[in-house]
Parts: sequence; structure tokens; C-alpha cells
Amino acid sequence: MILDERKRQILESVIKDYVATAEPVGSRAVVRKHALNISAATVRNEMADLEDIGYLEQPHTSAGRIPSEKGFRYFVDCMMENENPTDEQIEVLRQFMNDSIQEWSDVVQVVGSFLSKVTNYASFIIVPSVKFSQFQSLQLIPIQEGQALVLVITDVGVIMHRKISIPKSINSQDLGVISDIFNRAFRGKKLTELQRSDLQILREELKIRRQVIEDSLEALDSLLDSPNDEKVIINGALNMLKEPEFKDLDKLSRILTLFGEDGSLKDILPEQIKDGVDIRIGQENTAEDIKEMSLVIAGYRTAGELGKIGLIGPVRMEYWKAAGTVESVLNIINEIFKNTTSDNKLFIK
Amino acid sequence: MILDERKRQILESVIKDYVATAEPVGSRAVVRKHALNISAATVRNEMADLEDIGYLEQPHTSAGRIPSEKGFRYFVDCMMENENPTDEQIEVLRQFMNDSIQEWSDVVQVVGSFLSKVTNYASFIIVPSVKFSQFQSLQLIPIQEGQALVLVITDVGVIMHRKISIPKSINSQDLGVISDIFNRAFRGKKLTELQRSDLQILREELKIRRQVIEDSLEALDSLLDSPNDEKVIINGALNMLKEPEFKDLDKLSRILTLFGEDGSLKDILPEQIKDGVDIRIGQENTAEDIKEMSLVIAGYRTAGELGKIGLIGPVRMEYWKAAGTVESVLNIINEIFKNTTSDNKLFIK
DNA sequence: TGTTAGCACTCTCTTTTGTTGAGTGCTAAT
DNA sequence: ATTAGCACTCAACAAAAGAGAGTGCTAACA
Repeated sequence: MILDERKRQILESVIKDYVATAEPVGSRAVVRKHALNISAATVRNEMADLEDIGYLEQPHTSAGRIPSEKGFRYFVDCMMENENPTDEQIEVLRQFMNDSIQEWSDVVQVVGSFLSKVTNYASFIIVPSVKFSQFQSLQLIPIQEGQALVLVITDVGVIMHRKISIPKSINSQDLGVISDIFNRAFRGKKLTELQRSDLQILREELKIRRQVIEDSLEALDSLLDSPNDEKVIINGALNMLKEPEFKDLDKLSRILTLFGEDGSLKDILPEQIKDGVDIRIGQENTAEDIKEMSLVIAGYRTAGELGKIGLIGPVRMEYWKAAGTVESVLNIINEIFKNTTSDNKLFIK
Repeated sequence: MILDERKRQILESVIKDYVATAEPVGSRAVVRKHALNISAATVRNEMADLEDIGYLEQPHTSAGRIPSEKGFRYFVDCMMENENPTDEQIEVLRQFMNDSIQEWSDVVQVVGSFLSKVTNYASFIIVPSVKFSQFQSLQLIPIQEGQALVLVITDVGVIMHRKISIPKSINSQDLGVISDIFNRAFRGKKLTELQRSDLQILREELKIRRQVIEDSLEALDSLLDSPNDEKVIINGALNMLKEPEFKDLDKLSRILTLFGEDGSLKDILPEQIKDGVDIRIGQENTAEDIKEMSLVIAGYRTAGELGKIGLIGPVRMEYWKAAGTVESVLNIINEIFKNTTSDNKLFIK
């Protein structure tokens, strides 16, 4: 559907006004605020046309117009220009990442908070399961008489530590030997590639120190066991409190619960997203729970796996700003990855 | 102030009803629901007396009575019996702690979630700064060519890991030697007892491997630097959504923000609390932000330092249940500590 | 003297009714 | 094709009316 310039201007005015105020926009307001050289009556006619093709709608007869989801879609696809964060903001973020980031979990914190602070929407970051990270080393560390710590380190950092009991006869050199066995066997493999059978072979090969190895293997096993431990990190969920569309306590409650402690959000985000920044407006979302919200979402690749970052907000969203911010952040993440060899991802600094 | 039995019964009826319904309680309701052998008129007279001494109040002339904070206080001090969780619930918690708890951060998760789930209030746990935990060992672990991981382990678990660069000439045995030096020097000391001067001495004693030691010391240093890293863990904040007193969006927003991402709650809790389970009702709280909420709070000792666990909810709170639950949990925590020698706290299983 | 029934009174809450004003759609003039 | 003019619509707000729950007081009663 192609719109003439005037209709586009009117559509844009309505969208900008509505996004800013959450109120229906009347014909007078369009003329007044956007200094078009036409009368309110003309705007009314044009608006009626825009309503006919489904880009605007009226809450009731005597109200102004609000953009429909279809209208937002047209705007996003054909008219919108992304608005990036200021250079200053970008610089602050980049600085922060250089200064204080040790491993992936830090990246995620910093990026998440940046996204939500800059946009005033809720941000989410999905980190692929640690199962897809590359085994780097397993360390056995004596803690005290009869106890040791199993430490599993991958390219995204220290992903687990767990205590095991060890026979008193085993000293720290023995532990070193055992660690080395693991490391030689597994280094560089993805955890998902560690078949149970591999673990089994190791079990059988190493009759000595059997119990220690058993316990270490079990620790690794338990990592592989956890069905799907994608992590979701949500920031700025309370930004939703400000949005008038969620002033209804019931809605608010459902939304905050969604963002709540259980990480149920990840089941609700789309599996497939298109390259670059993908935007899902309201009903376009398949999950029932977010059909009155919009997503601005982008994928990033880490160790060959797909992670996601994005923003979630009301349909009445500043898509230009949201998309611009997500895009910028995505670029920074990719840039950081580019600067790290695949052998040296753990500490990305 | 001593109340006769009938007044006590009436006060209790009003409190129980009001807590359950959040509505003012009328004289008829008291008679009906609690089968007292007196007429509504008599109850009215008694209620008037209770109002005179400030235990009840009337929102307006023609409404029933609600308990005043003073009334709640009397009830809590002189009438209430704690209601403990069911044996089954306690058993589940104890089981869980035995099965799956590796270190302090796990305890805190499990306990927090238990408190909030059982009571339907928001729970908080304050964990004293790691600075007060006992240094157990510092481990230097080779990660890859030129890089090592500094791992600081105390009696509450692995409290930091950080990457440092190491000269290529240093091998893993060297790292072991260096770790041992740290361990001999510091084992068993509280981090707060590690004076900067101690670190300095170590620096000077060890001319060899200077850089590695420098970097490790710096990691320790940074732990001591962080001003006050008491941690606050909040669970079940969204339970507040259900309370009618917070149906006002503004209030709700302030409260949730308080529980929000920045952990500002810890500045608001009382410094001094009495032994056992302490209850702070409404205005009794010194902090402005929680003057319309109540706290049920208890202290626990870990490594000589005071931590706190508790619940926060509306003034109209089921104090008996809240206090009983906090008390039970406190007992379990103490029990666990009793079963662990002071040398063996890291993994409390 | 303590208790109770009866009753007028009070005050919130809900519903109803009236009013206002923003905004529209249509028509006729430009 | 555009616009001024005007009657019409409908949500939002306010005032008025009605209902109901609960009280305080008085007078009678055990």
C-alpha cells in the first residue's frame, strides 16, 4: 500500500503524538502541532481514508484517532528512521565495558541496564545455555582436609563450582594430575559434544583415584543434565509502571509476573527472528501473554549459538528509539566479539 | 494496660477479621463470626472502650472498626501465639537444604523463597559483607598461555574470581607455590583483618614472581575496597500486588522500587533489632518509606557478624504466621551452623 | 449495675441524571 | 480539491438521589 506524502505526514503526526501522550489525536491537534498548510477538515477527510485502509482507528465516534497495529507496522516498515543513542551514551557504555568487565555475566548486566535506562522500557537478554560453551578446563582444588572444589571453566567464564569429598590419601599433586586428564580429554569441545559415552570411557580408563574422578564426572554430568538452562536477564521491569496502558492492576500484575522471578519470559519470545533488529507489534506476537505488548529484538551469535537481546514495552512504543538503541548495542557486542580470538573469549576485556 | 477477657476476645476478633478481609469490622460481624454469647450492642459498648484507649479506630462514623497500630502492638505483645509452618513444610525445607545446597548463596536463595512462598509476603535476607568471612585459600589457576584465574575462597564459598595476566615463564607449579604463600599467610583470618600493611609485607617479601603476586594482591585489595557490600536478597516482592492497601499505583510503585534492582531496602531496615523475632509495626519504623508497612525480622550470626532475615508486608499482616515462619527458619539456620565446625563452613551440607 | 432491644442518625458507596466539550461527519460554498 | 459551518455523538466529570451498613443513645430489663 502506497500512501501519498500528505497521508504519510498525517500518519506520522498521529503516531508521534499518540506515542507521546497516550491520548487519541484529533484533527485540530495534527494541524496545530505540525504546522501543515491544510485545514482540520482536510485532515479529517484524510484520516477517514487512513481509517478505511486500517492504519488508524477510533476508540469511539467522538474521539480522535489512534494508530492501529497495522498503522504502526506500516510506519515501522516504510517511514521510520532509527534514532541512535547519543555518542556520549555510546561512549559511556563502551568505556564501562572496557573498564570493568571480566566475563560474560558482567557484559549481560551492563548491557541490560544500559538498554533499559536509555529507553525506559524493560530490557531482556537471553544467554544461550552454558552447554554450548567450550570446555576450557576442569580444576580440582583442595579446600581442606578431605574436601576439594570442582571448578568448570569454559570460554564464557567459571560456570560451576561444587564441592566433593576426597580421600585423605589424595594430595594436591594428585588432584593436578586428575585435572590434567580432564583437560587433555576435553579442552576445546563444546559441553554438548561431551557425550555420556566419553565420560564413560574416562571412567573406565582411570581406575586409580576412582572416587575423585567419579565425583568430578558427576559434576559435569549434572551440567549436561539440566534440560535447558538458557538464562534470561531482565532489567527495568518497573518501567512498565509508568505506562498508562498498564495502570490496570490486573494487567500490571500479569506483566510483572511474566518478568518475575521464574524467567518465564523466555518461553514467550519468538524462536525465529529475522536478521538485524526485528520488531513484533502487539498481536503479531504468537504468545498470548504479550499480545498487547511489542518486542524489539535482535540476535547475537556466541560460540555458534543464538542469543537474544531486546526491549519489551507497550504497543505505543518509541520504536525508532528502541530499535536504534538495540541496534547500537548489538553492534558493540559484535565488535567486542570480533576483537577476541575464539581461544580467548573467557575474559573479553 | 490490662484488658478483661471479653475485650481481648473482641480485639482478637476484629484483628483476625480485618487481617483477613481488609474491611472495617462491625459489631454484628464480631458476634456472628465468633459466636460470643453477647449481643451486638454490648460489643459496640466494648468497642467504644477499645477505641477510647486507642486500640481500635473508625475510618468514619458509620463504618466498623479497624485495629490501630497500637492495637496490633498490644495483640502482638500480649495475645498472639506464633503459628509455625506445618511439619511437612519444614521437612521439605530441611530436605532441600540437605540435598542441594552447596554454599551460602544457595542457602539464601532457598530460604528466601521459602519465606515468601509460605507467608505470601515479601522476604528479605541481608548477608553480611564477604569482608567478614574467613579467608580460606587463594588459588591461582592457569587458564591458558599467559593467563591465570585468581580465586578467593572463604568459609562462605567462592567469593571472587578474576583474570590476571601472567608471564609466560611461569608454570602451574609456580602458581601453586605462590598460592601456598598466600594460604599460609592468611588462612583463617577475616578479610577485614587483612590490613593493607599485611599485603604490603607480602609484597616486599616476595621479590620473585613479583607481577603475579602484585596482581593477586590487587584482586584481594579490590575486595577490601568495596565500601559496604552487604547483600540484600528479596523474594516475592510481587506478593505486594495482592494487598489491597497497595492498589494505589503510586504507593505500589514506591514500594516495588524500594524492593527493586538497587537494593535500597537495606538502608531502610533497622540497625538494631532485639533478640529472637522482632516486629516493627507501621509508624514504629524509623524510615519514612516503610511507615505504612510492617517488618518481621530476626538476626542470625555468621562468623561473628549479624545477618538478618525477615518479612515485609502491610500493617494488616498475619503477624502470627509471619513471626512463626521467620522463627522456624531462623532455628533451621542456626541448627545448620551448629552442625558445622568453624573450619568447615564453606559447604555446609 | 451490666446487658440488650429499638431506633434515629451518619456517612460511604453506588447508581442515576445532567452537563460539558472535544471531535467527528456531512453539506454546501469557495 | 479544499474548507467553513453546523448538527451530532459520546466519554468524562459532577451533582443528586438512593441504599445499606453500622453506629450511638435511650430506655427497658435481669
